[in-house]
Amino acid sequence: MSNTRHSRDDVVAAALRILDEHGLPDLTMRRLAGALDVQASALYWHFPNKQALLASVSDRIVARAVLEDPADWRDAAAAQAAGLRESLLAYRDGAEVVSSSLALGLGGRGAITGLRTAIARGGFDARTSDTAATVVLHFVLGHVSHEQQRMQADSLGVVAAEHAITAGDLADTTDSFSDGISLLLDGLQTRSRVSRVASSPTERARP
Amino acid sequence: MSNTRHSRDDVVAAALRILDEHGLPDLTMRRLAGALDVQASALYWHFPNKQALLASVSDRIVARAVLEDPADWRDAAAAQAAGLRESLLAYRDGAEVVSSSLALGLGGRGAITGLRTAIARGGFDARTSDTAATVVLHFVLGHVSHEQQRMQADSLGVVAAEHAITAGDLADTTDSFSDGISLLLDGLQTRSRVSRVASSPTERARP
DNA sequence: ACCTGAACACCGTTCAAGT
DNA sequence: ACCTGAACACCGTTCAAGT
Repeated sequence: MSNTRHSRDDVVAAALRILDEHGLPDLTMRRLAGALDVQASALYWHFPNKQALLASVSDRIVARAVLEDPADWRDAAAAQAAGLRESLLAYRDGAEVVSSSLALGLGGRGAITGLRTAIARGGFDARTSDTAATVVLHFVLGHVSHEQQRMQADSLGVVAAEHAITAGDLADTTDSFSDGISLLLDGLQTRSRVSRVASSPTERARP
Repeated sequence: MSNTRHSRDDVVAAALRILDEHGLPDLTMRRLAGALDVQASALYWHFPNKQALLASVSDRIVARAVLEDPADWRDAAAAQAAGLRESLLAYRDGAEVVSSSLALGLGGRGAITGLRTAIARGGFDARTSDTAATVVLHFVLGHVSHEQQRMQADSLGVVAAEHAITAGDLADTTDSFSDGISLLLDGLQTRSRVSRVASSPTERARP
């Protein structure tokens, strides 16, 4: 795509293009190198290995523009979750890439900070906010993974009958995303009374 | 490991052994074939491709003995979640295998049925039970994935300092598993009043 | 600072043919 | 019914060497 030399960012940008246009299985070091008019071995000057490259790709995917911040912490948390979902949906196989980088502890860690901050504004202790943010994150990743898999399957026109059952069972429609988030936030709100009363100077916690 | 001919189940059993002893990256068709004293091409008589094999492996992982069934639906759901976690932890990289098979809509689908059944006993409508079961499933898979990754990282003694941060951020200790599940079930219980009143013949739903 | 060229040690999958 | 043998079209990674 050019004959100049490349930077780390160039490599990540090219990787994102291949990811979005051809999917994760086609994102090989050799193909990526080819898109940059370079030998595959050249990529190892920029990154120690493929996982490190994918971690940078994950970071870029989740490093989205921050959205407006509603007054209500519940709305803010829901907005963060929706924003994360949008980011993952913006690239083909985005959820899978981020999910595995996150599992390896290498990248995409920005995905959780916005969630945790929004939730913490509900006045929970740090431990509760952390747990809740983690639960939301896992749900978003799992949901969008399934969602993207379904998009790809549909675009390939595979096994309509059997897959319809799958979709119904897992209930992964767009609506069910909000439903899942609501469920989670309802759970949080339940303990907001306990936590907040306990930490409030004007009231006393009840046994 | 023998010189007799093999069945589908033999292949799956051998795959589970390799998975548990050497991990998912080492579970290659060639290595699996070697363990069975067979050529790699022989595996394609039993399975159309590797993903189908992994789907069968996933099915076996989640096809655990069913546990005692507590009277309270909430306890039953928690027990199902804990049982699923145990099943995934029983094999190295178990969560990742099941997670990706599930994402591809190919296997491990038994993982969700027990959860859904237990939750449905709370008297929710089918849609709510489905959503809740899906949320729980995604959380369990994400949580155990991270848990297993951490086990492997620890066993390799990698980057203690930086990884300590990761673990703290995601709060993926064993305790945080129960915390996450409680949070989810609290959310469900919140709407149990609405749903159950509405479907009760002796009371009328309020607007 | 960034890349080439060549090699190493692998992959999943297909297919005619064997028993 | 179950498997062999050989091939096809790939992988990620390393490393001396070039500019």
